[in-house]
Amino acid sequence: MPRTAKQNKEIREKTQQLILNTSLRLFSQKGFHATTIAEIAKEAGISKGLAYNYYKSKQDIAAALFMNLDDLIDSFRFALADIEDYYEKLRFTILSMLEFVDQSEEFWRLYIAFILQPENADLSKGALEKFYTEMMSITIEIFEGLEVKNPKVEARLLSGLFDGIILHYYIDKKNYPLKEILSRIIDMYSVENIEKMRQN
Amino acid sequence: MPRTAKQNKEIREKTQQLILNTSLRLFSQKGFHATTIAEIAKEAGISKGLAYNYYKSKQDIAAALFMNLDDLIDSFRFALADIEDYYEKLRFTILSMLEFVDQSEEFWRLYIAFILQPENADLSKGALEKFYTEMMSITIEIFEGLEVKNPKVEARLLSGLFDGIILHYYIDKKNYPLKEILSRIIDMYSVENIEKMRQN
Amino acid sequence: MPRTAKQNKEIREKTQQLILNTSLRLFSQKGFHATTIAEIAKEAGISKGLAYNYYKSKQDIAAALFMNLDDLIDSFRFALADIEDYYEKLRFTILSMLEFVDQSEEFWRLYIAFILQPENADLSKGALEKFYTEMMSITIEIFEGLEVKNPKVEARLLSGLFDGIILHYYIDKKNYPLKEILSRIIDMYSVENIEKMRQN
Amino acid sequence: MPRTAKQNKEIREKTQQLILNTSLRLFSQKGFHATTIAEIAKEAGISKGLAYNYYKSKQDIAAALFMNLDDLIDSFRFALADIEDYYEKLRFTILSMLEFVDQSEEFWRLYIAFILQPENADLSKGALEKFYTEMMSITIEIFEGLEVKNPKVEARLLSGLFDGIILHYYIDKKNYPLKEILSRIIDMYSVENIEKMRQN
DNA sequence: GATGAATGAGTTTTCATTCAT
DNA sequence: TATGAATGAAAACTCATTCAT
Repeated sequence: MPRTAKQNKEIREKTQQLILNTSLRLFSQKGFHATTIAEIAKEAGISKGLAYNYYKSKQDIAAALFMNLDDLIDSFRFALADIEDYYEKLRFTILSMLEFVDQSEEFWRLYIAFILQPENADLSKGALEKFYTEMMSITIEIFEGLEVKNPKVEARLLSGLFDGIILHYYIDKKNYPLKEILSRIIDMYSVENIEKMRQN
Repeated sequence: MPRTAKQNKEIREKTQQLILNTSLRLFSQKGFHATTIAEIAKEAGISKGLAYNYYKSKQDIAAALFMNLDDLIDSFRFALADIEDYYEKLRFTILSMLEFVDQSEEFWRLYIAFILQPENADLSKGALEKFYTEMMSITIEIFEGLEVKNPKVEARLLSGLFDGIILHYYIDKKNYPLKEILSRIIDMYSVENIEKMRQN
Repeated sequence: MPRTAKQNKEIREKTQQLILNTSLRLFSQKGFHATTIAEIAKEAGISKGLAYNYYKSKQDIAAALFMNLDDLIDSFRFALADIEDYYEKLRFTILSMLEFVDQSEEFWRLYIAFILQPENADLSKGALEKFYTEMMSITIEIFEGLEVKNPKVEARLLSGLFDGIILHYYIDKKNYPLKEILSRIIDMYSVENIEKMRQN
Repeated sequence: MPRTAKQNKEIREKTQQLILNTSLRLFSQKGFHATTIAEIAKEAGISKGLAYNYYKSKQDIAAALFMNLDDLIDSFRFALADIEDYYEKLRFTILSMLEFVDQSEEFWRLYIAFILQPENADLSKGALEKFYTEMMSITIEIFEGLEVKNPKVEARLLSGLFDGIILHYYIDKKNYPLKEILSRIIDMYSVENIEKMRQN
């Protein structure tokens, strides 16, 4: 008697997730090209063949990793919509970024490594570029809502600052004064300082 | 007529530089593993064999690319030593970074891509880590000279901010408001603001 | 309620036939090696596992396809035995070939493709060679009955002509003047022309 | 000192030919898909890698095998142009075919096997179809020159007959009465018989 | 110093076949 | 009987590196 469709679906989803998780970890540690399917399979405890049963190529795995960035954006937008005050929106954005970093180091490493090398664009099928643009436009909207003088500049600055901090944190985690840095950032976006951004 | 020793040396140096430049460009565009020796040779207009005449492996080329980071640090330190005022030192540091970015996009891209992936450490033989540490300690010294409350935090913040800005600039060069961002940064490190960093 | 033995038998036969038909089509379109079990199963609307339930290997399917060639020969022989006149026997043979061609394009394509490549012999387990030999000896007998000068030569000529015509017909069906060609062939084996084959 | 360009060219051409010859033999014996690059390399006495140095894929080798069919047609056309009498042209055509068969068994086997399976068309990039069409139009022209009643039918008949004979000859070389068959064919295209083709 | 043909180890990918359900 | 997830062996293909010239 064959497995039921539901059983199969569960198996498939579990194995798929296993492959994605393992791949993400290895890709982010060693890079896409330096990671072999054999390694992924071995680490995931499956056969090479099975990996191809789920993803038709190594590229495909990479693409799948970036596939749910859209969902991430959507749910973030959704959560923001619930907040009325723009100061709160900004605060929520900063905290979300922090949370993301904390939980998604591997993903973030891979994201930066990919986005830095133009020829990877076709590997991710433009998903990263789209994510970047979306995040930027959300941040710009917030600064517009805060009526600062130059929303685009402020948005670029905040997100640049953010990625830079994360980058350095990951480079030298052990010695990084993350806590102090974060309170410093939060201070940079205090009501008082935002007031300044409104003036010339 | 055989070449003189001097001629040979010149040829060697020229070819070596050609290989390094070409490799840097390709590595930064496609990544180390995605770049083949065949491509480097073709782009450089030389034979594969010749590349091996100069560098004993592909790794070796990568290592060579990071080799003169030491010189960079030295000359930077040297230049800083000539400046007495710490405000000026900071200003000079920021401007140097700007200049570096402008002239060394490829290098910087490669630097970040490498430093992000721990397993690349043996490719660069620790040169990147050393560079990072040195740069950090120079910056800390400056903030110490400025007698700010928390030199380490300020140093991390500045360099993080800096790399973040560059990162985003490279990601989206066409639309990036670099000029505005830079004056914003310079303002962040105005005398007045540094004064604030002194107080808690 | 379990199925009765009879129901099971019917299912088995139907499924078996489905697999054979699908395989024949795909093998003849793409070749044996280029056709995968997965494709056959998909096209037949069954699972891969089920295919193995009926045939123990891909080879086995190919062998099964050629299995009933023996029956074909037998029934052809049987039909011929009913005809007394050798002119009629020849006529019947030609018409049978025509009919076969019309109905069995896929089979014929596969037959030729297989018989052309010696190393396929073990795939068909010699069935094709046997079929060829049998058909030839039947044709020789007819020409012997017609008392032509050189029955073997005439038999080879007729069957060669026949396969050649079919081959070209299949290569370029749209433009092939099949009707005219056939009447030309039938004319080649007119009583008058057979008379000539009797003379030196 | 590097090899001269001429030396390299010679080496390349020699190796290329070696690969093509070996591939042709194996493809024709076992079929395209059943032949592995490893086998080709081993038979040719070279490494797998070298084969890829010359042809970028297995498909590419197949395509190369059919590449010079155009030349074959051209030179055949050229030779025919030198002959004035249409009876002679026909005679020359028949003899050329015979010669071709004698010298190009492997090629012919491959040709038929490929042309029989529609999905191979992209492997040969249409070269076979073109060859077939060209040969047919040449033959039609000759029968037109001979002013027979139905040149297209006669051309199809001759070429079909021809390929059929070859096919059967290759199927059963040992026992095939090739000589007798050939004189029978030449007789079929005697002046007297061609005269008949002119009448209705 | 310079070349590019040649190698072979390693990587991606395919697919017949098995097997738990 | 029927399914399709899983395997593993073998195939296609890549590329750093060597070496004869």
